[in-house]
Amino acid sequence: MYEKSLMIIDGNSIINRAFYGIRQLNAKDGTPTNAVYGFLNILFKNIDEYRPDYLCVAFDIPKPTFRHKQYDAYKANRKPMPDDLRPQLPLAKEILSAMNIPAFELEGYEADDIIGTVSRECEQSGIKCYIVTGDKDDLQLASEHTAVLLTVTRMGDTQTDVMDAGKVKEKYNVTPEEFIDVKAIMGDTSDNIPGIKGIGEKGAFELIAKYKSLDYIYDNIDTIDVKPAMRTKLEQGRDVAFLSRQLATIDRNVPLDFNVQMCVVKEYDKDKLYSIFDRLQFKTLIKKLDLSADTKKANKAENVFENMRVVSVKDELNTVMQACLKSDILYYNIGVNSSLGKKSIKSVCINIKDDVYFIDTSAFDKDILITELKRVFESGVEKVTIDSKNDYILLEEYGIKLNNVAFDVSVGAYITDPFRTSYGIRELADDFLNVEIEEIQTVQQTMFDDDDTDNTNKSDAEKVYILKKLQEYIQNKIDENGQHDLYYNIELPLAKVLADMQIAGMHIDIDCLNQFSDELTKNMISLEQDIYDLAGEEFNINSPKQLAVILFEKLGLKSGKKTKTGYSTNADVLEKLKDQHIIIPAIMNYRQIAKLKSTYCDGFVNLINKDTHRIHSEFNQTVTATGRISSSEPNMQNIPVRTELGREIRRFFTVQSDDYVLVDADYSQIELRVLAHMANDKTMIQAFVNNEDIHAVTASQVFGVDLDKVTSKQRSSAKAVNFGIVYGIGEYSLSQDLGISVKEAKEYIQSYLDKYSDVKKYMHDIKQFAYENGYVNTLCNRRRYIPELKSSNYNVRAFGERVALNTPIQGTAADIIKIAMVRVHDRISKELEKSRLILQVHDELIVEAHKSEADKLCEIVKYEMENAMKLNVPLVVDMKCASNWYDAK
DNA sequence: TCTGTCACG
DNA sequence: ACGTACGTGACAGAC
Repeated sequence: MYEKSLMIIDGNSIINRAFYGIRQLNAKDGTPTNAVYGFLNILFKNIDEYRPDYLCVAFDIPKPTFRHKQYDAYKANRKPMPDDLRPQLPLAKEILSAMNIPAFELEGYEADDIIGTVSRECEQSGIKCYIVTGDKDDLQLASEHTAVLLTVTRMGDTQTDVMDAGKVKEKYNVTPEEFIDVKAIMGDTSDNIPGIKGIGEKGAFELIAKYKSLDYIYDNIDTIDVKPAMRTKLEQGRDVAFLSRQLATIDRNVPLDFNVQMCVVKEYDKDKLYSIFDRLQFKTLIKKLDLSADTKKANKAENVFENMRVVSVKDELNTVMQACLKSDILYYNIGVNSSLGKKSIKSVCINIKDDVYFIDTSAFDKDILITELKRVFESGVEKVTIDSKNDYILLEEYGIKLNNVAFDVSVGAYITDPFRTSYGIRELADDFLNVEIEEIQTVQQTMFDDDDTDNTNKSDAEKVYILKKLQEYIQNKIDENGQHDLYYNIELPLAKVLADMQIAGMHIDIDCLNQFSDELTKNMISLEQDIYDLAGEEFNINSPKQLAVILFEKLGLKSGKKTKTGYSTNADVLEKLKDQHIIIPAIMNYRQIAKLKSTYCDGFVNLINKDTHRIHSEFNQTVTATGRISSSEPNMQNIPVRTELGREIRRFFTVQSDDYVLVDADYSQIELRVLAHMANDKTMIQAFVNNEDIHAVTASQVFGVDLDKVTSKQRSSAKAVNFGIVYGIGEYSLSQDLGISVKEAKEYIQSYLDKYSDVKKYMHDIKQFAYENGYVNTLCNRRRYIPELKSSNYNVRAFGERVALNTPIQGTAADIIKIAMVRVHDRISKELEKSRLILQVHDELIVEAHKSEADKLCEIVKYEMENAMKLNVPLVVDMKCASNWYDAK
């Protein structure tokens, strides 16, 4: 027979968990929302999983309860609620009301007592009861009919342990009722329940597991088999124990106006819920619950669509293009068809002075279309778009050069806030302008299915209309932030540079790569066999889980670090174990080879253009929080170099013919130079001006020895300290890195900061700036907001501080190389014909140069990189030329 | 889809 | 008391 079920949530407990478990989140008006957000996620997860028939939430009332009357000090040492949490409780209640979920609270009682009473009612009515809480106190309520869904946070991850009476007994070796007596003995510091002095968790569980109850223990206090010291503690603690038991017992008969019918699960009030979620910017929840966007309809650009002209005949196209050429500025959006990875232009939508034209490319002869589009795109008319890099590449395939992009909305949004998840037009419109652009279903197109054309046109019209609004909004922000130069002199021209790099790609020697892959395979097979023999069985070496079983269970090696899900088997752990068993070096070896083969051989081969033997990595301009560029499909910025075997891969990155060379130019110590400049540290500047080995100088400073007496060990320690400073150093991590004690690490850092005293001051000042302003800037006014600094969680805040230290340094280095890229690209296009910038790896530029131009090119690259920005220290660039990347580096 | 691992600056 | 350096992207396994 179907058993009905009721779920009751411990509101305060879950909200608390969420508050401490989830990073800072704020609504637009600054209201903190992380606890509410986490609460709702846990709520929905449990509803989805258990589908209860009845549902309610219990809350504490912030007033004294009957327990305070019994014991003055009850919860006396409870810290006050953090300011960021307080406003979230009424918010949660407001949301529950919109969801038609009853919230119970009762003066003089705690949420636990309400839960106890409700669960008793359930048991008496034959209803299964689920208690959702993060508080182990409720385990005393577990029974055959009542399960406690205990929300626990493990390594920042929330999980649910389902605890019924059997599970409680299994895990703690006491029954739920006995749990109360355990707590009576051990007490509870968070509630300030005293417990018996001198007996802790372990002792309390042992006593109750053995004697079952407080009553039995004291009834037989003279005869039970415990050590004399224990008996004394028990005797002295008798009154306290019974008081504690009273405090720890949940009252299951509170005068609550309750019946299960009040809790029948009802429909949500979707309109109300939508307006709350919209206010709090809970976008994923809006989507999850499929809430309608009625309120945003008012903001929609309906009339734009009504006035849109669909262009489908030749004469009209010509007229529109004429109008474009006469306009000062136009906003456009290119619709893209994508089949088999090949992109083509599906439509072009243009907005001139709020007149919107939709050009359906399928209506035109290709040559005519290209000629017309070429006239406009190649003209000097200013153009506004979103993601210009894409447009450059797409148009190039049609032989069209895109000229005079006056504004790129994605890139603009990125420099005002580089930490957004999306820079797509829909998300920007939603967040910046509160405008919803209708979602287009991309349905399978069939011959009979053309009814999505209307929608597409409509959304295109909206996009070009919104483009203008977005540009105005973002332009304002850029001006406010003082980012005009950053935007117009660096980022906007950089989009074109990146497009050209993508188009150029890099030549790969595909045959040699495949040959190398085969060698690795052979190597792997033999290692695989060795490992199986040593392990005594076959298993999947690539599975950390299976590997952990072999190493730590079967072979009995001592396990070190743990991860969320089990024992760690990463390189650090293996390094420590490598002398313990000869299987370890074999595994380390296997890991390295497997990585090389899967990521850098086989992974690359699929991405190589079979005709040109070139690989066209994507360079992303709006991804990183610090202003760096990222690379993907494939990532060309993490090609192996640190190990000899891995480095071999670089031999296959070549030039297209003997007429070319690769020129590799990299900045020497750019981040430390930036630090020296920004901190204006005399000692460090001096070292760079004298062109000294900075790590050796640091070693001589930190260890107080003459520069020429520095040992290589001291130098490498100093190098680690230098890196640490750039990352926002912690003594623990430095000690791990160097394999020294935390105390020693601390001394190194102390000594460093004493010697480089301006760096110390800089670190202090930048943190203060960040706390006061909520963001940090690079030298070029690139900005990163650091909401973590407002967190009440120490770890989150500490992270924020490290970000405040690191971002200006990493970001300024990014600014510098970006400036160099724009200038190098510009000069190459003006002064040379056959050489192309093809790669950037954060502090390194790679150019494919025609041999006839190589000398001139090297001069250009060196000059523009070293003079990209004027600092208090020289910028130094090392250059090398060769026919492949291995030799050029 | 998430997790662990590992490649780079 | 608590957890441990900044920034990325790709792959294989597990769910």
